[in-house]
Amino acid sequence: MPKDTLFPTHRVDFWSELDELDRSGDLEESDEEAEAFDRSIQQEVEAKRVKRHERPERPIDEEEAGLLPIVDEDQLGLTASSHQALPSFHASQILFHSTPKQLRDLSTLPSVDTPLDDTPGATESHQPAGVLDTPENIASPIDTPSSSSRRLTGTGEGRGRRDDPATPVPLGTEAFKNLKGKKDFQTLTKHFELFSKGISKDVTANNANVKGKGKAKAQKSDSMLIAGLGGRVLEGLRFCVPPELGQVGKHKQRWDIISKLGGQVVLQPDTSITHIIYDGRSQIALARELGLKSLSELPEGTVCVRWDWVVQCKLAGRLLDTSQFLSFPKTFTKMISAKAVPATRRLADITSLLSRGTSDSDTESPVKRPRIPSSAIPAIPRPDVFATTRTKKPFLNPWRSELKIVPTVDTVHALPKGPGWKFGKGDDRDDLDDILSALKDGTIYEEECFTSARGMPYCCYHHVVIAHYIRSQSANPDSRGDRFKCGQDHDGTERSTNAGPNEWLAKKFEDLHDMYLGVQGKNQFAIRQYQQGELFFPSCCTPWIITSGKDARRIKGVGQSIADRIDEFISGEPGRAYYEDTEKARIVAVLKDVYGVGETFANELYKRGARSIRDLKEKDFGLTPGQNIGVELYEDLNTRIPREECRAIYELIASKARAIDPKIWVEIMGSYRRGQEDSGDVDILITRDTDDGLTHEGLLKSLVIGLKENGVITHDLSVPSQWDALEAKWMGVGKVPGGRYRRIDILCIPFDQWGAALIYFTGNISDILCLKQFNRSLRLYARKKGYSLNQRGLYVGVIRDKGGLKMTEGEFAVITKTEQEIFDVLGLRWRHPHLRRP
DNA sequence: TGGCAATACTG
DNA sequence: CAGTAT
DNA sequence: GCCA
Repeated sequence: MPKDTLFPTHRVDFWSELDELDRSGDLEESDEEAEAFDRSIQQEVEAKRVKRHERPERPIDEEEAGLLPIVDEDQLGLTASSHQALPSFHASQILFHSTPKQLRDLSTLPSVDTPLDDTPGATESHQPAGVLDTPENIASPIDTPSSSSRRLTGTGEGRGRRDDPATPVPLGTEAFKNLKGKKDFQTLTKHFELFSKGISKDVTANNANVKGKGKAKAQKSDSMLIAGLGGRVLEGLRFCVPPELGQVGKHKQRWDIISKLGGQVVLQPDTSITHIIYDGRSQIALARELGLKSLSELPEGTVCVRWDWVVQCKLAGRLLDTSQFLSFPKTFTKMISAKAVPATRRLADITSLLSRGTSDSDTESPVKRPRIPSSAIPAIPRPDVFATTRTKKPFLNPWRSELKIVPTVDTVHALPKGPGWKFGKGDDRDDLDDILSALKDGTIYEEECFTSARGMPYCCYHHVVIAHYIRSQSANPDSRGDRFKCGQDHDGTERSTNAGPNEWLAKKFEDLHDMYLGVQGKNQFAIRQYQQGELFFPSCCTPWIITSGKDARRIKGVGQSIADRIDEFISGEPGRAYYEDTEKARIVAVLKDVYGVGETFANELYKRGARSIRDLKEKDFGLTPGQNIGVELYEDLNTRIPREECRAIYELIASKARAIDPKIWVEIMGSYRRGQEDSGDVDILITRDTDDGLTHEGLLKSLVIGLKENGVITHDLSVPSQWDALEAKWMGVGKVPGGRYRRIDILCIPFDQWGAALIYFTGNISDILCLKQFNRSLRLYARKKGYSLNQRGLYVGVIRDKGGLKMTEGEFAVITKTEQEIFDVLGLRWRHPHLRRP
């Protein structure tokens, strides 16, 4: 029986990854529960229709179970008369504060426990499901000599003899003998010999180069110029870069980088190597490649790391903990013998050499680790975004095959609910599903998928969705905060690490994007392209490790320019990104964050001498009323809104609206409806069932007035041209009593456009960083099929002229009371809002 | 080389 | 209309 | 800036 399900049951396809999340969250809904929940939703929809005072918005089952403290309107001060009762109101105190666990069972997305701020030693016993590891559990001998010995019981690899680098004994000679006959290998070794001879002069040249260039902008604290520095971080380490036939170019580049960083490079493993660069996954394959029976023949303490560890050390300018870059993270315990750790002579040498003057104050490890002191590096001050060992948040290794997606939201506000929620049928299948399953079973490849991303919008969307899940699971609840350029708050040190192999690139492009927002004359599409860059590099989109710009051009959307930037980042040669990163650009970008200040005016302000938000507050720049509000409330408005607070604001508005007209429908949209843990603003949608011949005309005005009276709404930013139109938009600022000022939008929607509006405003458009992916995709897709979709509805027969201007409005294709109707007409499966994220 | 979503409010 | 917003 |  094809019953309606809350969650469309997906077929075995990419969505199964999301389903996996469902299962792993140990909060799986049983059928009965699902039905019960469906019933409650239905009842709730019904409840919306009944008279006032019935508190129709509350899902029935929550009340029945007695899980929720009932929010009494009077208690909350929702009525105009009693708002003095509010001073100490805090959303979190009233909403669900005490019963998160049970409530989560009602959530539409499964949840995991909130990451615990454990002490390192305690993490093992109770890691949240789906968390593979925490940095604390991983160690490498080089980085953490004795902390690792606490729990790592060495078995297997890396137990061989270690010699001084001066007297290495080759290992695994067999395999290399076999390779010798091959032409590729000969080429490789020839290049290697040439390379070895050229090392010494390169190094000195590079060093001089680095110092000269670093100096010029060092004090500017921009993170653009860090690339390519790194000094001699790999000094004293010996790297085996196993030959991969046909990869001469790649190898040359790697040899070069390693040796410029002071490391030694060898092709064949020997008894002195400290690291093996290996991007593959199989220990057995690696051992075979090296001509070893087992990796345990390697000298003790040898670490197998992926190439990106080197890249990031270079970028960071210091030796990073290898834990997140191990080639075999799942089996790391076997790779490292606790006993192997005691320093060999070489390590001891490094330690004593390098620990001179180091206080190691910036590490949380209880054990002092031998690390390059910052003084040893021609250091350039920079945000410590690569300090991967700092975070105690659960660490996940998402690009591995054992990918587990952890839900991002402790959704306490059960969604979906309310009118307009129609549930997809589990058996539906749409174009996107086809693409995804084809991807899954290998019929098409990822590259193709990217290639057709424009034409097959969902495909692109899919990647973005997965990306988001992965991004935010390792992120903590306030992860969105780091996406703000909010002056002082933004020092970058508390960023959670996304352990994707190319995450550093995403970070670079995020930064580049931020900066380009302040570059005058930069085409907005160009800027967006860089923003795209952020999305390309999370591991789910790009499961391989990007080693060059050319490599990255495989990705649809990465062209010459982006590729050049990547090369720039990798090589460290100051290029365009470096030279365009001016003080002006950064300042203009900040000025642009003020509400009502855009590119043009921000540049004008700069020209007139404004350099900071404070300047705007103190001097008179002839700001408009709206801009003044933006300046005045700059800090608040640029702070993310926690989910509970969104809900609290919604409740305040909704009850006021219902007080005016009990038949009113009020929904909260935007990122909240998509299930995000925080939002940039609060989007409220309002309509009214017209079955009794009445409409919500005129409601908005009294609503806003009423909310102003009880202090919920504090400022207007833009008001509807016609307050009493069926379609009217109010934009402004409000707050919960005692809370921060928040951007609030209230929109009135004609009843028969409710569905389209739900889609339109659920799409991530209100999310400040979003790419409008869902909306855009859906619209493009609709257009391809000859439809046109806007927030009012789905049209057919829209003809466009060359300029894309609509020649005819077309006509309504569907009455769009529900989202489902639009998805139906388009032949698409309804998607849960939580899956519509950027 | 054109198009990149589409529309509303401010001043 | 340009600029800014969603 | 990227793509068709």
